[in-house]
Amino acid sequence: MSTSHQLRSPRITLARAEIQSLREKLVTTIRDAIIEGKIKPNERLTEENVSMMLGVSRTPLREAFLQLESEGFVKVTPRRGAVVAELSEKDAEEIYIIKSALEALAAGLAAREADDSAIDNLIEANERLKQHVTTRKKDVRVLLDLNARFHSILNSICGNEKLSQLIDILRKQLLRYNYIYVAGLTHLEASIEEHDRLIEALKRRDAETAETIIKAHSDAAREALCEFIRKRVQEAK
Amino acid sequence: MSTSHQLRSPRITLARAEIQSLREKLVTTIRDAIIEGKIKPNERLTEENVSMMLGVSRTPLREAFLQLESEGFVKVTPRRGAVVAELSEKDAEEIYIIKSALEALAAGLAAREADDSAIDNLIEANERLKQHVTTRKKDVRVLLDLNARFHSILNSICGNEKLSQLIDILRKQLLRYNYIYVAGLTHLEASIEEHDRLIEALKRRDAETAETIIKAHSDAAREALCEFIRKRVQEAK
DNA sequence: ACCTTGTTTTTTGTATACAATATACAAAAG
DNA sequence: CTTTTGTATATTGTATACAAAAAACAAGGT
Repeated sequence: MSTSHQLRSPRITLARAEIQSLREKLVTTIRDAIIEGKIKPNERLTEENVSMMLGVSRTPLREAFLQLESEGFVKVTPRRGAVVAELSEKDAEEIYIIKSALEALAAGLAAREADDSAIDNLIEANERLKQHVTTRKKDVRVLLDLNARFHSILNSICGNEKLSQLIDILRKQLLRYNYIYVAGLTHLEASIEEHDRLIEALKRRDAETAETIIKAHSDAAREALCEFIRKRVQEAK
Repeated sequence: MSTSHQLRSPRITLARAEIQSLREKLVTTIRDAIIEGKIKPNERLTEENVSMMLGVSRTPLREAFLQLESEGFVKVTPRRGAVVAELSEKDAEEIYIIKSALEALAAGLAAREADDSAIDNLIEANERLKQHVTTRKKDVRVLLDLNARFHSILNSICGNEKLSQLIDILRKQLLRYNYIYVAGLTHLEASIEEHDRLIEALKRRDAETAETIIKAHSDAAREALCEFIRKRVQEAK
């Protein structure tokens, strides 16, 4: 294992962004389908079915399944294949608890790291959210996407790349619940003001307040969602 | 995508634990090799080389690489393949910061959840650590493994499965640094007492103290490691 | 020397084929 | 009628083959 060759980098490190392997495309396609509820929890994803349906072979699809498993969207059992991960109150709560702690951490760090341009980006992102809410607040997908962007920018400010990536995935996982629990969107609209307060805290470099706001933000959303799930489970009986 | 068949579960859910796919075996093999430093950072892992060396085909190996990427041990670039993830001070610090927050969270929850049997397990794990240190403290691997076990038990007590899994992976990533920074082992020996104090806090259901101890534990380790890395980098000049 | 450019070689991406295993179904026994 | 057990079918696991792309190399121009 010691025949190590240093990988010589090319002269210019050109943007390789647009190059996407089939696996990566499959991941986004399937992930979106799961998030938006087009494929249901516990639905079985047989390799042949899905590969036929998407017009690809099984090899890249299997790899996509593995990545989706690591992101928490499917569950792959050896020799049994992939099923869409279920949506339980327990899972939602577990994820929220982790997210809450990590976002508070990131917000605290962000308060120390944020410069003017970073704050401008945040303000702009929140303005776009406001605009979309006031004009025609129909499109759920856009609303959730703009909100995701705001938080993605916020988390990237902290400077800890691994931390912000981790939070991004947790938020993606929770998006699935948002698509069911549409009532949470009114809650989302209210949170635009909280975003403003957060931005103010960052400007003042007030880490503690930033942490508190984000934590309350997240915990309130968790409460509302779990309450909703409990109700729905009870109604189902 | 709606031809959903519910996967009927067999009458008895027998232990499927010993069944391991080739991919899973490869993951553990390669992960261990990376952790123990047998394969060096930035070393390129060409599919043909490694597959020949391990006597498998490329297909399961590619899948193993993908999983290892999600665990942070290799970096896979499209059309360029897999390289062993590098060991930088920045990465170490980023991981430690996340770990510290999550372990504190887990310890706090554990203080609320821990019952007698859980605490007994912890005591036993720490006793085994003590024993190994006093008798013949040569084997680094065993020492690190016993320590990992203690923390794994601790984290599982919190009841949040996703949280404890996440911490386990972060700890595995940091193991790589432990293999380089062997001096940290004396620090590890000292920490056995801290484990005792932590166990006492759990017994008293004192969440706050438990969090504080774990946080200090983790932060001290981070400081020591980063200090070490900085020195080594400077020496290299 | 350095930077092109064209060619060869290596390496990854995807598709397919075959083997191993699990599931589903049906017949036989209790 | 229920349970068991054998057999057929469906599905995943692994290996291989071919296509596409990248890296390495070499020759020619500046």
